[in-house]
Amino acid sequence: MKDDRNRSVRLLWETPAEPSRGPKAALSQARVVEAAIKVADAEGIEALTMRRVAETLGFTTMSLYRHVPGKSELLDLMVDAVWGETERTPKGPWRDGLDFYARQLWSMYRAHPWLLQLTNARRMPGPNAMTRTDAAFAVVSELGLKTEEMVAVVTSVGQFVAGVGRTMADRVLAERETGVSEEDWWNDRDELWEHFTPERLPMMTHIWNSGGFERPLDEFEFGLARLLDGLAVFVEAGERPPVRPATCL
Amino acid sequence: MKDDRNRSVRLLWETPAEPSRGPKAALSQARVVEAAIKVADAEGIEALTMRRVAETLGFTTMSLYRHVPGKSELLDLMVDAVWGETERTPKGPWRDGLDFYARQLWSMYRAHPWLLQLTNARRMPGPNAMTRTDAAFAVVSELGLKTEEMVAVVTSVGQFVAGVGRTMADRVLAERETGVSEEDWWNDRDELWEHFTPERLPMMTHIWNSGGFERPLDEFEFGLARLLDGLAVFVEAGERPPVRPATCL
DNA sequence: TAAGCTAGGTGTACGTTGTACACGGTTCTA
DNA sequence: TAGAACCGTGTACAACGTACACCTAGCTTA
Repeated sequence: MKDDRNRSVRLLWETPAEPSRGPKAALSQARVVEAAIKVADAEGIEALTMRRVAETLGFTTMSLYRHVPGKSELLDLMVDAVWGETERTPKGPWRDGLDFYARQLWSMYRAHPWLLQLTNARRMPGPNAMTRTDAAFAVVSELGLKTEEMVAVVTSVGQFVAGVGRTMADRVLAERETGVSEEDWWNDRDELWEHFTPERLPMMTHIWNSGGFERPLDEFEFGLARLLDGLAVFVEAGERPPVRPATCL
Repeated sequence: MKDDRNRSVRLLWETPAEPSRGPKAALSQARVVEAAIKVADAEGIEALTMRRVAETLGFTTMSLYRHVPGKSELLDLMVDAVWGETERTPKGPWRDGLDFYARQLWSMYRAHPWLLQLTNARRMPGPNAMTRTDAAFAVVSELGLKTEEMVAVVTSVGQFVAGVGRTMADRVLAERETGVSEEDWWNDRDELWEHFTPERLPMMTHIWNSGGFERPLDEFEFGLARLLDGLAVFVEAGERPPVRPATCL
């Protein structure tokens, strides 16, 4: 059973038959997942321990394992549950659609920053994630792109949001974890600025002195506008420039 | 000493005076950092334990703490050591410069994928990272941008490379860790494809059937070209569109 | 109605992590 | 020559995921 490679597929894509024997379950998979999401939302992924989840539910640690095969699978379930909260991208012009998709992802990451602390490699995709992705593909389906180009376009948006989101998430989570604000943290390390001299770091001191770091542009809004502009150049071009195929891993 | 907030500043930016008393050190900070980087390169960040580093050096675990205050500071030192291996972006046209900068980051991440498994929040920046960033700022310094726009442009490139890199890194590291190739892993989970039906996931099945997933475009090359196109629209515009300031965290 | 299988929840235990702390030996300074 | 400063070692602790053995509740079958 342990080495059943398809166990996680069934876990996410199928609803198991209820057992006919045995005592009524006081706990359920849904409640475990829900509690785990709450813990992760409130305290970040490193606070998400089986002991902590069990504690918030008022059960013992090991009772969780009756409803969830292990922590890894619990994470899979948490991720897909969170995807389920997002809206599917509606049909419409490609640029509006990708903008909508990006903002959906963004709000998902803002609500659940711990998503970005997780690896995506080797994580079983669930039905909610897949239907959302499918809807995003649909908005670029009538541009006459090759299918691999459609994949590249949608992926680039997803990757962009994840990239910006990660920076945001790291900041928020560090703040909550340590109880120290970003600003206070840097102020505590005041000796750093003594090393920022015009000879060593001419541009950084110039930007610093003219306040470029203090009034940053919104990374999400700036980057999304630039990316969509760049995609527009590609999408609306008569003949599209070739892209080298993937070089290697 | 423990609550000296500037300790990590000095650790990265200053070279400590050698001690005059006591036995000759058989170990050194540089050797610890070097060994740690080797371990992380070869086995990923989760294999990077103090015990493992000490073992490869032939010392006890606790001996490391004579040369490095703790694991967190060791990571700071590792990161900046790796930045030291990259070339500074040379002066030149902005697009060539950003392309160069992106490729430098990309090769750094390819050589040391574990960089992308680390949080960047609350990590003390070292002199190597700062001089590289400074050089990147320099290539956009003569475009007549406001300084906060310069920051946004360079940051967007950095964020893009990190985003794409993370996907790459997760894949590579998972492969090395488990000894199972990406392809084998998905083949082992063959029941997943049974749930990809045209009714549920019309676009994904269509893309799948026409081979769009099997011949993916290079995410790095595709995304970089699009991003630079988008930045060109911004940079070369007579009047630049306003960007909402950062909304909040 | 009785026997027995199955599933839910508990408690204990193990190996792994970072690192605090106490200790003993080495080499310079006073 | 005494002592301070420093290097490397060994032990110990709390927190982690989870294997395993156990008891009990409740349906299914005889």
